[in-house]
Amino acid sequence: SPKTIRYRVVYTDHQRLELEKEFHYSRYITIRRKTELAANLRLSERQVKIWFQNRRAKERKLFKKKMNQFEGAGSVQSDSSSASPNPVCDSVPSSFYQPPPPQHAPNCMQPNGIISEVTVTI
DNA sequence: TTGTGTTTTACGACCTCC
DNA sequence: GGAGGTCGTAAAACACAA
Repeated sequence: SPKTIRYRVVYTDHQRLELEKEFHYSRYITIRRKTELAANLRLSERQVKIWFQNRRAKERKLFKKKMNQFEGAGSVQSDSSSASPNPVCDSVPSSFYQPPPPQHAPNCMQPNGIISEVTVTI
């Protein structure tokens, strides 16, 4: 009912922390982990999915910001030669931004890459 | 305070893959 | 077709200088 639905809720620090931990583990959550996390945090699976989408968008935004800073510094002809020759590469690990994974990754994948539940029917 | 810029949830439109 | 991806955006919540 629209009366009870607020435009958006503010997640608790605990919910944010757990979501961030999961994101740190893997930027793309599996269906299994999404289900577990949603139950643990008292969120809907949709909320968890949207949170990960927004979190990745934030990361991309930060990455673009860094790149713009780098290009801006690079375009200026060494008026500040004391700066690092490659400030972005110094501060941003190469794994900071990664392209999306193949879609519909197997749901049996754990964040650490271990396959936990594969029903092998031989 | 308050005006303003930024961040955080949430969604729609559109796309890709199976 | 459905699920989930990005992109753009709305609006609440927040931060913070003036």
